[in-house]
Amino acid sequence: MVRSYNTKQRETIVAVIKKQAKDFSVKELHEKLGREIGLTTIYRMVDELVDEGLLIKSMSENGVLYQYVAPCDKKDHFYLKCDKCGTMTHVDCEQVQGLSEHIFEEHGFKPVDSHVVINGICKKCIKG
Amino acid sequence: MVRSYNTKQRETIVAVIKKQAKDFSVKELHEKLGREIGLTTIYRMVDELVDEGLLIKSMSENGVLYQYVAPCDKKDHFYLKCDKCGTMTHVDCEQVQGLSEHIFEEHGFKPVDSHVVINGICKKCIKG
DNA sequence: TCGAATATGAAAATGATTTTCAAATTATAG
DNA sequence: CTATAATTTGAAAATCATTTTCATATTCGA
Repeated sequence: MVRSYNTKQRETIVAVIKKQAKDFSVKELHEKLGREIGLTTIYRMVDELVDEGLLIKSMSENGVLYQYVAPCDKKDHFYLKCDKCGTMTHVDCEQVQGLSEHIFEEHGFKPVDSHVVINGICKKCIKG
Repeated sequence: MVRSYNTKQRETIVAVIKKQAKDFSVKELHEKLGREIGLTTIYRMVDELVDEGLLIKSMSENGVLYQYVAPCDKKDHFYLKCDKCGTMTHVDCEQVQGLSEHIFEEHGFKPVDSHVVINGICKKCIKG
């Protein structure tokens, strides 16, 4: 379950996703890599990277998408994910920050992984 | 796209989902109905019911699931959905209620449909 | 009651993901 | 440095949920 050594494939993939601002599908990643790396490997790799916390996986009408998230030491992570353009922005604001704790304290419900993704339509996409 | 008349199949399905407390997959619904109604029809029906707001569709590691939600006149709908047992509870609380508006006012982000589902683990499942 | 429009459902098609397994790669012991 | 064992890769096949197709059945309105 845990990788014992690094490979060229893994390094290539990690390098690429770190430069990727928006979310992407396995197919898109495969194509961006020029189909040099086997599809099966890519499927395995994104799973691995989700486990490691480098990628967030989201499943919606748009299919299964992955989004790179830079490591961060905040306790709670709230993301606003645009269903239209796929960008995900990290929210850092008091009102939102306290929510996870509030939900746990008052409602006895533990939001998963302290990762909460709220879907909707972002500023840019609302305008045009 | 919009149904012109009711059918026995639709009535049966609607009656069943209204009694269903937890979320369910298409396959489960099909089986619960004794496989009397064609799978294709069930797929079409749940889509219809999602459009009408009677069902909420969620896509996660647990697959694609549907959850009946009773009509409600509140403006914002926040749900806490347990990834383990599948129950979804409607949250009615000040701190949470204001969130959708806050996100829109302050962050310019419009949560989808005013339906926000927060995934996690519920009270019961935390205990055991 | 008849006919047009609509809904249903079986079967086939699709497409994403997983599984299988042999070949290639890598770390490490000797 | 080389051999060996463990691990990773990837092509091909298998799987499985969902969609499409199309012929049949149902329903509404005239």
